[in-house]
Amino acid sequence: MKKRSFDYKALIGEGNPLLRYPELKEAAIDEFAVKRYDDASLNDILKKAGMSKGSFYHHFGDKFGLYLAMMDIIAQKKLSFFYPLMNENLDTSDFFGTLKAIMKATTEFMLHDERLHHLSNRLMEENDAFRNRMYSFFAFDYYQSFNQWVYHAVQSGQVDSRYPPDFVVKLIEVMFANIHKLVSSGDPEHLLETATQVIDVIQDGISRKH
Amino acid sequence: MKKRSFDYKALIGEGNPLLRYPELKEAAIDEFAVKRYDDASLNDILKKAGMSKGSFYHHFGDKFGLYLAMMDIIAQKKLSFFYPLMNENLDTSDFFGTLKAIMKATTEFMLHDERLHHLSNRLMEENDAFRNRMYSFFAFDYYQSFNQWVYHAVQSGQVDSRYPPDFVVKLIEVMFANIHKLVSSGDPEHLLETATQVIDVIQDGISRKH
DNA sequence: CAAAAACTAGACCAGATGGTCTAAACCACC
DNA sequence: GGTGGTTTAGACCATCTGGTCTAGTTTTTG
Repeated sequence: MKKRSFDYKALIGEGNPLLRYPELKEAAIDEFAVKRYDDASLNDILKKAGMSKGSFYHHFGDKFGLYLAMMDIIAQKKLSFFYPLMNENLDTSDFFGTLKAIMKATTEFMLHDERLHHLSNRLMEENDAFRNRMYSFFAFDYYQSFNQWVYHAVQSGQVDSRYPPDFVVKLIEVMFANIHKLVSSGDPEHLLETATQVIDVIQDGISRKH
Repeated sequence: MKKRSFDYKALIGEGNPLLRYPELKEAAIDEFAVKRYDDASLNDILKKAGMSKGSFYHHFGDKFGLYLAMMDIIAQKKLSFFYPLMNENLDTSDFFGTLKAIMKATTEFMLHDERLHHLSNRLMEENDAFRNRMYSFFAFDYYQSFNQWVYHAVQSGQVDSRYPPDFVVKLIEVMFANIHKLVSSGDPEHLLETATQVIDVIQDGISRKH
């Protein structure tokens, strides 16, 4: 006999109620970009957005509902930056070239709204249970498909065979998750330049020696 | 007119009261190794250690006092692993060789007690104000002196000149902070092997091309 | 125009947090 | 044995958390 349950699926896609409450959306992004899920204060978000508890819980069910609705919007945004790349269906023939293109898309996404980049990274830091619960609402896990692409590219022989594919995948994962720590200034030009250098280092570091 | 203030300095060094409460020490390490400062529950720590609030606040002043006393003990422990290395006063003539030695010491420290490694990393994730407050109690900031060593080594010309020293410092910083993400199994042998590979990748990636 | 449904406001709740405070217990010294 | 400082126990406090609930308002529908 479970308590009256809320339909989270109504939150994602077209009817996402967060689209109708732009102030709540901004307040949520501001808060979740700076604090982890548990640390973020729902009360603060509502206060900043000027929304009452009654209407909030009516539309979003609970704190997780808000996070879900917000992530849905962000995923759409992020996808728009990566869509051009996906057309090529992630080319595996030129590993490092494609990697640079992905890095470029990442930095452009980051520059468009830095909060969103922090948000994506913050999700990676949440525990597995939370992440899995999150992913279960979205059709595809871009994160995992990226990892699979790296895995296949590594196996195609463009990388020194002494490095296990899993290792390379994690190495790249760590690098991408931390580019914001590798750039000092907020200068856009410099950001892309540094990001490219990171790929150069990886390439010289792991490509097959001849 | 400040409130009666507590002397935090009495917590570090010889008279560290945490040395007299081993159960509290273990409970604190367990908690702070798993949760960030704000997330950690002082009540839980005291419950696990079987200590009353009265005596706790008498000896440690507040939550920060406990953290400080704990970090003092851990810093000592960590130093004991790096002491042999420091004798050479961080050799700059063989950059990558020394880097490997440091990595070896790091992994050994990690294997000695994984909680302590997590603790060190977790401190890096705290905000600047907190970290600075922390460091202000210790004579030397090993973290910063390591960075300076890297900086000098890079300037000595063993690294490709297209990479700015600051970039290399941060790159190595990120790698060291994330080695635990790069190893999959808990196998000690494998840990050191992977750690060495990380250095190999860095070396091939950034060393001066001939 | 009225009934029904959707929505909103905010008082309230239980549970947790770090921290305070008083009173008792302990212990060394004369 | 008494005295005075140190240490301990734990009830208590203000404040915060996400979440509930009722009563009222607004909007839609017949």
